[in-house]
Amino acid sequence: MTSIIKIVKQIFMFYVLQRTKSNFAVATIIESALEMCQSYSMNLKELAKYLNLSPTTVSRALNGYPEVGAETKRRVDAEAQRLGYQPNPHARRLATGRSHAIGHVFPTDRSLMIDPLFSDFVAGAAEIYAVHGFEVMLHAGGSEDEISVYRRYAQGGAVDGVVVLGPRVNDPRIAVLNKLKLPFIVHGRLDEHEDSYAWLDIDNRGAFQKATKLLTDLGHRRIGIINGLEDMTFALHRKQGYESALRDKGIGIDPMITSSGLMTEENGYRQSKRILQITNRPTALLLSSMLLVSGAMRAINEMGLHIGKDISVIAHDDGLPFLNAEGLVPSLTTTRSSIRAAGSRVAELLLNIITDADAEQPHELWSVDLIVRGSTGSVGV
Amino acid sequence: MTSIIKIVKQIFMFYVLQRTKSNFAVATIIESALEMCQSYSMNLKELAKYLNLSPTTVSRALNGYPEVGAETKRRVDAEAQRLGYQPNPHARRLATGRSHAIGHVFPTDRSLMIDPLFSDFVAGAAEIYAVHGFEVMLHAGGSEDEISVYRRYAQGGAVDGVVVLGPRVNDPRIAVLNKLKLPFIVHGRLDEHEDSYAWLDIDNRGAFQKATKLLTDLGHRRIGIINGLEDMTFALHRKQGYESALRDKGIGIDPMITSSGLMTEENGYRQSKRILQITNRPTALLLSSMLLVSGAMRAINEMGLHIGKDISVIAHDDGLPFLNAEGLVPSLTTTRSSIRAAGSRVAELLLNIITDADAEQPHELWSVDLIVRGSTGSVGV
DNA sequence: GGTTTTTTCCAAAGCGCTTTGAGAGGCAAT
DNA sequence: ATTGCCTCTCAAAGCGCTTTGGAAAAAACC
Repeated sequence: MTSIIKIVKQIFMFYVLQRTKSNFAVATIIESALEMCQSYSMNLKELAKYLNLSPTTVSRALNGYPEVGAETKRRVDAEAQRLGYQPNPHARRLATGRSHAIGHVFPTDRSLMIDPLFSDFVAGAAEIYAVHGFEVMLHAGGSEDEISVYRRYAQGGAVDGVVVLGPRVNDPRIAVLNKLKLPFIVHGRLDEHEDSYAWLDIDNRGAFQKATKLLTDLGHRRIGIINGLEDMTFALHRKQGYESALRDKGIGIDPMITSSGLMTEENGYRQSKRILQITNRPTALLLSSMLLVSGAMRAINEMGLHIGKDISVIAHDDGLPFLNAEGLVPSLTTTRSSIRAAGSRVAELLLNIITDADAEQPHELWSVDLIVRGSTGSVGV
Repeated sequence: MTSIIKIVKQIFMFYVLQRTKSNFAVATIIESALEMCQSYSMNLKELAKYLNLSPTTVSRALNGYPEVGAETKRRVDAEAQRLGYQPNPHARRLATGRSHAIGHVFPTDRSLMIDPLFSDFVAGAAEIYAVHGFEVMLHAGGSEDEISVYRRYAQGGAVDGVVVLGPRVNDPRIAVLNKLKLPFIVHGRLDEHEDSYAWLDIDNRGAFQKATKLLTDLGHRRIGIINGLEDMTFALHRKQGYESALRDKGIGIDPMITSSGLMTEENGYRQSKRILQITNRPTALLLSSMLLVSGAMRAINEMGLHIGKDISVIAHDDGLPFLNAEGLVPSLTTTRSSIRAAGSRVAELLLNIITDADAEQPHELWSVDLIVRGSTGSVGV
């Protein structure tokens, strides 16, 4: 059976390869054959035979090694192009031991909460991977936990590196990955051992400090905060920024007007409603996500308050394309940092780590812009 | 160099393998070595040598072929487990020609709009893949367009199948995939050649027909609609459902109160504002996405209207975890169908197609529940 | 007991690529 | 003429697995 296929393959290739020399009738047949069988893939050996070269030389020519003559290389490249030759990725992976793939693991352990930030982040990353000929391998929870997945990846060389998302306080993943010698980079950062791994983070502390300071400068003294889950380091850092700015002004911290939880529309609504209903209600609100904003605006509208007048609002904006802070009415004052751009940069850094094995571990801390728009006003105007 | 590594490997393996027989001191060393080198992966040959079996037999035992004795299989399984043996995925792929991976392509061509629905869908799918030992390969736009990616996938056997998302009217992808003989399934469906490919779709037409009928039954005669981009088949179908329900009641279609565009918060706001500002404004609004709802509610609130009284609202709810229709106030009447569940089912169907090469092309049309909640009321009450 | 069938295992040949180590040919220097 | 040094090319040996086509041992039949 397989031998029949082989023979057909041979015949077919013969015609295809002779295409330039054949007469019209044959050429027509060939064209339609080519059309029909565009899925056919020739391999290196066949290409080499056609070029009257050894597979070695062809392989080297295509991969740009210097040992092959300029003219030969040109010829090989041209024919490979014309015939649509694509090296078999699996064979290449096996031979080189490199997978040209990056692993991303979905954070499904958080009560089935699929974070819409994730898709934006990974989209940014994936575009970079695509440019460099890398694939992205996704994994979503299930029976295996994240760490076993890493272990499996490391063993089989299924991926050349992984991206760790949403680090938590004392996150166990970092230690494991270091042990596994699997290249990785963290989006976000832990407070401990900052130097022992690569990371890219935005300055969450600074961002919320700036935001809080803006509010205190505008005269606000009661400022509520609706934050992400507190064991996530990003949320912790934001809280620290918030608290330090308050301390700077000698303002005490009131747990009644703080909240941390899932960043959903509904939670935004509930928490802001709760916070705005207490007797001495805050005059300003800090929100950790645009998702929370939709809910908060709902609550605020419902209570008959006016954003920017009765209550000032600042939110962190990850640049999600379906939730535009500027388009809101009034337009929203935000601390803004594109999560998609972060994804791209993380990808670049990881690819660097992978190719320059002994390069330094990169650490990038992005400062976050505070963009003042219409949702913040001085108190009591 | 590599030979040194080899020797070390040999020695190491020797100790590890003898672990059960060794005395305490050695055992301790071994334990720590094991600990340190958890990333070490033995290969089939080594495992076979240790078991005094041939690689053939071990391979067969692990893959559950019948040619191997029950006792032998048990032994092999046990030792493989104990030693943490994992077959090298690339070698396996090369040998079998199957990649055990499914391709998903990100829809980035839509003006950089990363659809948050996508992550929910793929999360559902990925969980199924994980159970069956399949990986998901993601690809996001960039230099290559979607079709070239498919072509590349097909040639190298990089994936065993692909999932096509967001089909458009006259979508060219289907024809290409059929030609490439790359197994695939469409989430959604085209109107043409419905039988020539596998698909799973929700009954968008029926859903919006039901929703519109509910509104007309409640006495509404001017019903606006804010839909997705009209070249997407799902949006087209919804529009058809809407129009057919109106026709049934002899109600004309007014293009002034219909709209189609990106499903973003901002667009929801703008379009609903526009529609609600025309002189003879609708008493009900149909929305194609919960994302549009946030914007629409904003507009409605701003105009001082009350949902469920002045204006009835029905939206399609894909079950996004961060945007809960029931949690809104008033809770929202929706046509509901979990996109995540669809992802899971699509994955199952595709895996079926892949394993049973000559199974029938599955076609599943999911009916959509209309869940009546507080946002719909009879007109003029 | 001899013959056939079944069970259980193995040697060896791939899968399609990369890479090592070496050879052939050309040219300049000795 | 010999040597040395490039430049360009190749044969062959992997990478780690699966799978084909037996073969040996055990079991079943006549």
